[in-house]
Amino acid sequence: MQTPPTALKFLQIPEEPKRDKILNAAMKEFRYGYKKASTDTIVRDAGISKGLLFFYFGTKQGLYEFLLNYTTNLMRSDYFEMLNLAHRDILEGFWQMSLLKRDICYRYPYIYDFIKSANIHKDDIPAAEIAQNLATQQTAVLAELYAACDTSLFRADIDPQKTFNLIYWAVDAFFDDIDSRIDDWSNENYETFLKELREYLDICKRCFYKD
Amino acid sequence: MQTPPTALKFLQIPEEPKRDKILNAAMKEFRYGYKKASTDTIVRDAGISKGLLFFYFGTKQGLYEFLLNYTTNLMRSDYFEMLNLAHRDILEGFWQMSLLKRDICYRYPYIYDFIKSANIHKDDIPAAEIAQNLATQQTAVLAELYAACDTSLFRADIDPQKTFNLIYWAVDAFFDDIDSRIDDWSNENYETFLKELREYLDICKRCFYKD
DNA sequence: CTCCTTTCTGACTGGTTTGGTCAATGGAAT
DNA sequence: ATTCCATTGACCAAACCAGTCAGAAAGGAG
Repeated sequence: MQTPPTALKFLQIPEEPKRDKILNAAMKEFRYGYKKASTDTIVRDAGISKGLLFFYFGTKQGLYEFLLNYTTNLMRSDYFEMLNLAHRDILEGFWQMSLLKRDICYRYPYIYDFIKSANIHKDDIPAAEIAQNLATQQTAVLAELYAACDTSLFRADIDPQKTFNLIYWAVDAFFDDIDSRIDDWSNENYETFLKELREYLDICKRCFYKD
Repeated sequence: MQTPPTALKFLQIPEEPKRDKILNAAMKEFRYGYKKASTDTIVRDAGISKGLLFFYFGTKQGLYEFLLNYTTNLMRSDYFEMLNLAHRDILEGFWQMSLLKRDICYRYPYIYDFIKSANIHKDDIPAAEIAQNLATQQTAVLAELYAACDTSLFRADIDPQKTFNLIYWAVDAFFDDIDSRIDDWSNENYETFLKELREYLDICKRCFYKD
């Protein structure tokens, strides 16, 4: 039997934790580009043998392409959900988005680093088209979110696009901040996350919104 | 003569552009950790021969330690200047800080990536204490900036520390944003940078300040 | 238990890359 | 002409690389 074009064998693994451990090890190692990543490091991190990784994915490139597709699809479905949830009140939209993002980061801690690297190292990586799709998708979603946003809720004396950016940046930076402050998502930390996020969004509402 | 403990030979290079080209090549390659960086890539990027790099720095580790010290000192002196300039009006402080930061990024485009990586890969790198110093320094400066900040200028109904964070994050994210949008610091781009930054800070003033 | 299939291992390979060396070169100054 | 030192790049042994493969488990069927 030939090496399968898709990672069929990998998808047939019954235990989800094992799959995720491999995916996480790969995302972590591919964080800084395709070439610099070592399959030896990945298998050590994932706790599997070298042979098994190649049994699943055939080649290093096969693994990378699978990973790119997997994360792209994950993001795509999440973006859809985000757009569905998006209230015309953008603060509520960002609140929902943050909850979603936390769920993803909890399961795949390196997914955002990985995706970012795919956008940066476009030359270095195979299957650059997939990465390109992902990139255009991301900016498109932001544009759609802004289009769906009821900017008439904003104060009249400030530029709506810039205000939108400020809120988005605040949420994004808060995420990085809490991420660097905690080292696990215990219940206690999750409570803190929710509470502080709510507080920051409240400040935004009080300062950027009318009345 | 033995390999000098400090990079004396390097500091004796008369031409500053040549020195900066080497430093930039090294920062760029060390961006993703010490081990993953290749001296071959650095010399190719810097446009010098392999032998010369080792003539200057002795070892890869010597180069890395020099780089860490160099950037640490650069940041330190800039932080001092920042604290001196810091008006009690924090918006004015961040305005000055941004001008300073632009100057640094213009000269050393990868310096912030490099420093960040030194903080993240604490285990992987030699001379971890230097990186540690830098990290504590950075947070200390932020704390000092906040201490110097006249929070009575802020609206009374919002938490001053969180407001301070929001402004800091806004400036920081705007920097990333403009950095991804432009590919050189032409006069035109510099004008855009100044104009937009002023606009964002104006929004902050209007929304977060009293009256 | 035997037989068969599938999952999984890790020592191994040939080729590449690594940090670091060193004899030779070039050019400036005396 | 001689001295001096910055500069070169071919070269080295050691490490590391992606990928292989013979066979060990593990499981299911009879």
